[in-house]
Amino acid sequence: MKLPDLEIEVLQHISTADTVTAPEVHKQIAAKREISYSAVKTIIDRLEKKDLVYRKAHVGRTAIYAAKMDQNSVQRSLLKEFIKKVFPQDKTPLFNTLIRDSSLTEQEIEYLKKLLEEKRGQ
Amino acid sequence: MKLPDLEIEVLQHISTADTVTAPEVHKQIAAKREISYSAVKTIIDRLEKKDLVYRKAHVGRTAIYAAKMDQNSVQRSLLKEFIKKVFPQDKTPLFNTLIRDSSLTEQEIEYLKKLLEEKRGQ
DNA sequence: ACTCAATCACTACATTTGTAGCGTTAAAAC
DNA sequence: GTTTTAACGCTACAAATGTAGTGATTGAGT
Repeated sequence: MKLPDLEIEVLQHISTADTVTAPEVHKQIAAKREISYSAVKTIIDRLEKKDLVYRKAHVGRTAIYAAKMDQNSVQRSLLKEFIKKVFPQDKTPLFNTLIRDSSLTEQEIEYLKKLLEEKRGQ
Repeated sequence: MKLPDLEIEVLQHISTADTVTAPEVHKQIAAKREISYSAVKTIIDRLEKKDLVYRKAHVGRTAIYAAKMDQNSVQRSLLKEFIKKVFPQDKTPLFNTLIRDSSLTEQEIEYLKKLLEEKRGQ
């Protein structure tokens, strides 16, 4: 899957909260940077047209949106695409950079090691 | 850093080979999908304008291009941007997906564990 | 030196993406 | 019931991106 930046951002807001309205999404994004309501609404409309978002319910005439795919599936799909694009052959530098550059907690490190252990079994 | 897909693809070809000409890049890409020479050349021109690529030398009047940044830096930069976008808060699902979905060799797994060990020290 | 083919530089244009205006309308407030 | 206001749907448009044409030019082959 491929999505433009803004659509990703808006989709995050929708799939994170279980119920959101367009004005709410706008408020959230506008809290960080200058953006008009209609800009945000347009993105939501496009996500709806792409069938990634739907109108779950209504409060008055205001729609409550929800994501169709769960966040994790979207992330996974975007990640796959990204890797194919940026690390087409050798994936080692990917992990390398990731582990070196990320600030990981003790628990996260343990968790990852466990994942690797499991992986080794297969 | 942010780069459009095609620029990423072309840049890969340039930074992978140590010396390439525009016609060569075109041939490489055209081997996989239908694309005109001028399309590829335009992308190279844009990369040049963005100062990611330069003319290292000439063979006759054909330019030999080279990347200004090494591949790893570019990858790292794109990766950082991508993570900020797609995994803004919790990075666990990132590693999770990565480890689960990637086919890793025994050696790679060992290597990663070692990296994690080092990381724990800090 | 002359012709030819390859490559160049430049321009152009369709599509996608980011961004916003606006008139309409339905709730909410009075 | 009338006014106000918030959200809607729709349209529009600039910028970025993908894609290609074309005429000029220069090095290569003869």
